[in-house]
Amino acid sequence: MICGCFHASYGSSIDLFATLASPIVERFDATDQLGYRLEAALAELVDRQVGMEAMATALLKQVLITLLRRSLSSGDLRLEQFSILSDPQVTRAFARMAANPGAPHSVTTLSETAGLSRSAFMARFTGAVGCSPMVALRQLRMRQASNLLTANVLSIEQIAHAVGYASRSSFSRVFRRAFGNDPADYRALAVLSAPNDAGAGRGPAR
DNA sequence: GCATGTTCAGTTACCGTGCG
DNA sequence: CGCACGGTAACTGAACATGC
Repeated sequence: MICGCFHASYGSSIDLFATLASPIVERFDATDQLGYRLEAALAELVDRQVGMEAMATALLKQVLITLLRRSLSSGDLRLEQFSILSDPQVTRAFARMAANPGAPHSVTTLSETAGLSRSAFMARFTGAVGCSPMVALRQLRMRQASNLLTANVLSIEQIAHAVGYASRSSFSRVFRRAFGNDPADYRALAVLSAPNDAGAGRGPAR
């Protein structure tokens, strides 16, 4: 039996496992692709040769995708976040938002990306994601802002612009509503809680 | 002086809904 | 599915306050 913990994010945005309430249990035998890939990843981590991190990351991504495929093909969408993947048009629009939350997205531009009318897109998106497109976009922006504040490189004004707000005051107000703290306070707390963790945990999926 | 927070009036456009 | 419409939440920009 192998036990492990994945942290899988899309860009600097959605944490795919954030809402996971119980462990995922998968069965596989010696001929199973999932088992083979997992064992190869573990072997890389144990050997610690040159390129270990890149190889292990690539193999673990394959494990994750295999799990996603199983979840989708079985219709057992245990992770609500994954249900969005069953709707390619919504996924396309969501991917565009997640790839660049700071872009000036609107329901109209996103519905065009999805190839749907605005009303149809609204209904499909809300059904798949559980919230309206603009609410989802705001969540993505706040998550990216959180990451940028924790990185402690840009000013709050710069971060506000980076995540899609033309005004710092609007950004601060939305951020406070989302996290319960002002951006400056949030950054101070983040820096205090992780003084030696700069640069850790980057990458599109881990 | 600089960075950041607060407030507020005006503006924008999103969202929900009803209808064809 | 597309369109129209009203209510309203969100955004903007400016002015001012606060802390270092």
